[in-house]
Amino acid sequence: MKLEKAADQLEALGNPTRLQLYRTLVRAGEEGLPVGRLQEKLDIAASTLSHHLKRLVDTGLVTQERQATTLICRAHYPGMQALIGYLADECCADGTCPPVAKKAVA
Amino acid sequence: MKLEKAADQLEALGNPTRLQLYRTLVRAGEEGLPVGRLQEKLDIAASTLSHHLKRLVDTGLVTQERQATTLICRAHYPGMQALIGYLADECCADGTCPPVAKKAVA
DNA sequence: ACTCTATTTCGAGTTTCATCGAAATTCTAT
DNA sequence: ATAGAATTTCGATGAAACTCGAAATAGAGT
Repeated sequence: MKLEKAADQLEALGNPTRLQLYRTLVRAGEEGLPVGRLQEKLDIAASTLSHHLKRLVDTGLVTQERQATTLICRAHYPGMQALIGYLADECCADGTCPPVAKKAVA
Repeated sequence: MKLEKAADQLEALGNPTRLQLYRTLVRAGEEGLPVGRLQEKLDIAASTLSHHLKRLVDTGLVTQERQATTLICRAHYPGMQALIGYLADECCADGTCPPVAKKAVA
């Protein structure tokens, strides 16, 4: 059920707070950002942030790594690439998809 | 607030039923599919389908056109393209994005 | 062991979503 | 007008999401 996974990822990104969160991590680049820093930036309750973060991690869009007491978060690009790949592939997106090679093309 | 719109579209696609619905429309290509046909294919209550369809239309991912008594639905590619564009642009996706041209690049 | 900081889990409250069946609507054709 | 088909609106219901604050946990350093 690949559709299910794609839907999960889309839903994960389909929340303004989480999308902003993800975007922030993307902009942070390679080094990522600790949860605490994210909390300051987004200005939401720590528990709320933890909840959203878990969701992004569970869907494979974000990874975390412990460094002493802080938890570093990073955008997981392969996850996003897979998603975009699915959209472009299964659900089109590049304009040339409508009449895919199926039958009666012209 | 472009982020808001992107989140709306992502959320719209982030439901398995709606994603399947959208995919079905993409595969139907140019000519689209009437609501009734979609209902048969997806096997859900007409009212439920109408609800999901409205959501896709509202977010600009699907268009509708009346033809006599039937309502033809079509995937609206520009909507999806804008979404993918946003993801690739604002939220990266192509691998080269982490250290975007911003400041202190190297 | 004790303390501090960082993060998560728990419990709860409010809001939103998905789904359905029945009734209402719209449009065509007789 | 009447009848018939296609689609939407109207409630209603159960499930899930978002949010928060308080308490629990984990790890580092003294």
